[in-house]
Amino acid sequence: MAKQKTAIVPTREENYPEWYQQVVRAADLAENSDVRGCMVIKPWGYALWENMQAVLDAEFKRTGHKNAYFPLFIPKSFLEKEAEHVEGFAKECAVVTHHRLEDDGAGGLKPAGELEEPLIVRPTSETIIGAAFARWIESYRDLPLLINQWANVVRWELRTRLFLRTAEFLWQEGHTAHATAGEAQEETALIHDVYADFAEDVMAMPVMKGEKTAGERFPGAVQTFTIEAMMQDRKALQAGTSHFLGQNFAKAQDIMYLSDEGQREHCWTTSWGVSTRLIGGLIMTHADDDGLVIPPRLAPAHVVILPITFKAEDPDAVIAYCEQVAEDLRRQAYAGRPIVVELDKRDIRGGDKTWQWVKKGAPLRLEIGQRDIAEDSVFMARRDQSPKEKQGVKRELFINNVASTLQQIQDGLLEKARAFRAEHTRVVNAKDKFYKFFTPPGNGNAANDNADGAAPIHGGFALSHWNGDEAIADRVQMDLGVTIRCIPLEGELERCGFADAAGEGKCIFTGEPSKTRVVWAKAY
RNA sequence: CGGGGUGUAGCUCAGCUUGGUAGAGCGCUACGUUCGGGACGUAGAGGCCGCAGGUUCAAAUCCUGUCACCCCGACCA
Repeated sequence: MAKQKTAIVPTREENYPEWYQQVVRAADLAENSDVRGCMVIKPWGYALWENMQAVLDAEFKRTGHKNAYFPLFIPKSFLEKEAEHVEGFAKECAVVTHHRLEDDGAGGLKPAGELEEPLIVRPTSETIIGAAFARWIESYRDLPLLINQWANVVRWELRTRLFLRTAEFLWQEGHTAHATAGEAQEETALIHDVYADFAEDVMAMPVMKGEKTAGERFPGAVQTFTIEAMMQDRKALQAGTSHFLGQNFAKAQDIMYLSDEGQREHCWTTSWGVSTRLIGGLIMTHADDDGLVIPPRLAPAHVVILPITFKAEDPDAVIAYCEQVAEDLRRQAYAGRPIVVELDKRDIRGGDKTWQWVKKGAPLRLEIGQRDIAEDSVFMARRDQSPKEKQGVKRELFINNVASTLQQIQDGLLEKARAFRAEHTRVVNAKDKFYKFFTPPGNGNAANDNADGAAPIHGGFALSHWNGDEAIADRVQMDLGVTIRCIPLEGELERCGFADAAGEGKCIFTGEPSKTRVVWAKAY
């Protein structure tokens, strides 16, 4: 039997990394720019980010945070203050050394006006925001200080992939200062929950909440909390992090307050962020071999109307009918947002037009021609169903039910992603089984390897006991390229549907006692 | 920073070994036939063959240098 034609070539199974790139291109989300490692985010992709921002920003404000903005440039000396932090970021910093260009006498320009102190393009803003905090905070009455900024940051990555890892990316970074360790830890947990809820309720991307091991922690943090999602190649994506920084940065930068007992005390700080990487996660969670699939809560357009005017007796009447449907839909709301309708009147072939919207992942498509007008109906296709499954629906019924239809799609996507994660998550109780789980059958027999050498899809999440020894984790990383994605929070395994993995046990590498299983996977 | 590779039309690439002055497919424009599952035909537009030297009557092709990018490692939201 001939292979079914797909809109994206190659398919996920044939070559996953290439499939990812093709989806980004076909959905018109972004493209590589003239600057190495940097991307141009196109309107359809940027709209996704704007919708993410809108929901998250509201959450941050609801939980008491205020937005502010800090400089793109950081004095080199600032970055040198926190030892681990320097170590963590020094290798990937862009450095500004000059402030002027001069004619080089050969038709070009050369840098001139060397700066006395080089400036670092922020890879993250702990240091420069900390310096502001040190000025702003005087008394315990100034605390807690809860600040967020929406910004771009630069990390000079050597291997980049659109959205997942780019040299410049957009993100939000929250920075807070508190009087006690407890309050700072509560803040860290609060944001961890905000991120997890956002991922699941809005992105329909199931995540596991946990703490990073010492080896995977943010440079300079005391504790790092993460949400980890499983992509369709079964690798893990760190989708958001919330850091408890203890007093490390406060001590390095003199962020101090006068307590109600008149004592000068160091603050306890936190930082947390999510980035445009979430868009990569969205793609790899939901997209299929026909392109992107956007969860309705983030869709730049909920409904796309495709008028069928060729050969219509009265094309204007078809357009008028479509416009009326669009207007009626816009009076409906879904998840606090008016329904966004795109009426695509472009003069291109119907098939092309349809497939463009399939590839872009619009949740609902309506084909409307004179047949539908005669029946006072619309011809509906859902992106979460096969492109074949179109159905006629009475116009009024569709309009009145549009919000519940969208919610159905939203719920279905989350359900499907959960089932996928469940299918590829294993409770593993022995070292040999653990190694087998993460070793592609291709080592010897090529059953699961791709002929062209593309990364094979194998493994998944392994839930296994571990004694806490970093040397063992290093060994596993050396052998298999597998790392501990997180130590699940208490109750998290149960919440994610892995109740049988909960509880104490014995380390599968040493036999020593272990309090909880940890999540092992290959990571992005 | 190690090891490979590639620079030719908007995109993907052929041509280079054996020098003779630019090609294909897709995309784009126009017209015609089509059109509720990704059309077809005809005619067009579009390139200092990465850059700089050299060899030659003649260079996309050979030589030297240089720059850029890609892939595999190490590092990473």
